[in-house]
Order: sequence, then C-alpha cells, then structure tokens
Amino acid sequence: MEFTDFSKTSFYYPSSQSVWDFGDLAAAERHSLGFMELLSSQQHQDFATVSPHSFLLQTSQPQTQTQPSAKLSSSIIQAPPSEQLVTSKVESLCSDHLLINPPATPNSSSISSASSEALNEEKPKTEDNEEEGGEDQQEKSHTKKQLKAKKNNQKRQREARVAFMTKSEVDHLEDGYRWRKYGQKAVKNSPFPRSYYRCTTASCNVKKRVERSFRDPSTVVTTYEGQHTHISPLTSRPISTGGFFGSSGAASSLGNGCFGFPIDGSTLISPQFQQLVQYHHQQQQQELMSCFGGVNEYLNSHANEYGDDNRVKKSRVLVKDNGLLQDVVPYHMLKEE
DNA sequence: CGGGTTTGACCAGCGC
DNA sequence: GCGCTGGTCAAACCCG
Repeated sequence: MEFTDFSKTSFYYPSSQSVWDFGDLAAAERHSLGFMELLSSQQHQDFATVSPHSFLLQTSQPQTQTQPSAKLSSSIIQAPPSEQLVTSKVESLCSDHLLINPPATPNSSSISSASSEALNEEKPKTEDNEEEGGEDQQEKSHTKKQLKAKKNNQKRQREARVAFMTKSEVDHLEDGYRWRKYGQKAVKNSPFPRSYYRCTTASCNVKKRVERSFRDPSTVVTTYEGQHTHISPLTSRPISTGGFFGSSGAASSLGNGCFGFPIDGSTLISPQFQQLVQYHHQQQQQELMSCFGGVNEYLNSHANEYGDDNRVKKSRVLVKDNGLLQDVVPYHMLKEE
C-alpha cells in the first residue's frame, strides 16, 4: 500500500459556509498572516489543537514550484467562522507540515448551525421516506430532503471543510479511506477538472474534492467536507503504537495528544487531520525529537507573546515531559536526551 | 457480479 | 429573468 506523502502537504481551512475558491490561492496567500498573527487573531477559538510543530512554523517563506522535494514548506490557511479569511504561511524548522486544526465542531454559531444541520441530514425525521428502506432509498430521500430544505428557503449550509495542498503527481491521494468518485467538473479558469469523491462507507457522508492547482500543476488541492463516522478501513495501527491522535471517530482514544498536551473530548481535532497527521508522523517520526527541542525553546522565548495562554503553558510543560512521545518515540531516543 | 469510474444532465445559488 | 457556475445525480460503462 502506498500512502500519500503528507510531508509535502499544506493545509487550509475554508470557511464552513463560504465556498473556497482555490483558483485564487494566490489571493489567499496575499492575505497571509504570520503564525503569531494567526494565533492572536484566533483568540476566540480553541487553540488547544495547536501542535508544537505549529509553533515551529514561524518563519514565513514563499512556496515555490521549484522547491526541491527535500525542501518542504507548509501553509496554514484558516477561514474562521466569521468568514474572515485568515491565512498563515509558515515553514517548519523540521521540514514538517502540520496544521492548526480549527474546531471540527466549532464553538462559533455559524459552524455549529452547519453541524446541527448536518446531523439533521444524517438522521432526518421526515414523512417522505417512512415507507422507503435500504441504503439507496435513504440516499434518495436524503437528496429529497436537501431539495426540500432548499425549497424552504434555507441556504444549504456545508459541513466544516478542511483543505490542503499536496505536491503530488497523483490526483487522488491515498489517505487511508476509501472513496467513490461521483462527479467531475471542469473548473473555471483552470485546465484541470475537479473531481468529487464520497466516502464509500455506509452512513458516512464525508466528501472530498480533488483538484489540481492551475497555478502550480504539481500541487493537488484536496478539500474534505464532513467527518468520518468510522475508523479508517486502511488503518489498523492503534494510537498507542504510533498514531498521533488515534483513529478518527475514536474520541476515547484521544486521551493524550501526541505532542504531550492532553486531548480530551472537548479538544477539537477533525478526524481527517488526525488521520493525516498519523500518516505524516509515521514518515517523520525520526525528526520529532529535534522538533520538540525547538518547540520548548521557541515557547520559552515567546512566553510573553502568548500571554497566559494556559494551553501554551500546558503544551510547553508536557512537551518537556515528553507526553505521548513516550508512546510514539522509541525509548532509546528518549533516553538519549 | 459487485464496486468503482465516466459523463451528460439536472438543479440551486448567485451576480448582473 | 437569464446565464454562469458549483455540486450532484444516475445511467452507462469499465474492471477485477
């Protein structure tokens, strides 16, 4: 099995409600903020999901096409619920690419409403489909309901989306889940079509769009919508043996973050990202230790900037204690400290 | 034969 | 209202 090299992946967070036009990534980048700016601009959001890697992602450096594969860059673009586009383009000190994950189930009202609608869509209570049975019928009725909702003058609200860019020659990147393509559309101002995929798992309505950036044909933009309601069918490794956050949907397995700060039920990390990070981690585990050293150094030197952000403090302390690193990093590596 | 892909058609939202 | 665009459907097709 061959997994996507997510070390070359940049992450984006389109608004849950606004349609992200990836044809204008350059515009998004023009609005990029430094990572610290991103942090400060997100004070209203729960940033317990910030990883130490992210703290390392401070130096801003343009991403170029000619970038050698060994030279990695990372982008974080987040569109907060206010629909204000906040972007951050950062580069990792340890050639890493991790994102600050905005709430998969955000506190904001806009996304929360989207989530609740998604729930309603998943478990609709209608009179239409009472006589209908089976998956197909449910899907059809689901569509009917969508149409009905639209007719009721309700703007269709989308699930929270997460998108990321990956340098790859392959359009459809293996991410551990099984997808069924259900559509393809030509993209305006782009010679590359956009493909639409749906998770093949029954009762899981996660979708993803895959398109190639027309500005950088070597870059594939993948946008996930929704959250998996199941564990990745292609992932069998449990969290304790190498997963960053554990498998998607297994909230109980998120007892500790890979970076040392605890991830409890209120910590908002989307399953997609957990999965991505998991693969990412498997590839770059070797680099972690040096990264964490940098994290603590950085956190200490920027303590004032973070103010009394308990989450930052917590991560700093716990990183020192290795946290779940004890699980994911070979013992001898820890001992070498 | 089952599951995935292709592709034309359809629909809704949005801007003019 | 009209046209454009994004998103989805579904029949036909492909493939192992």
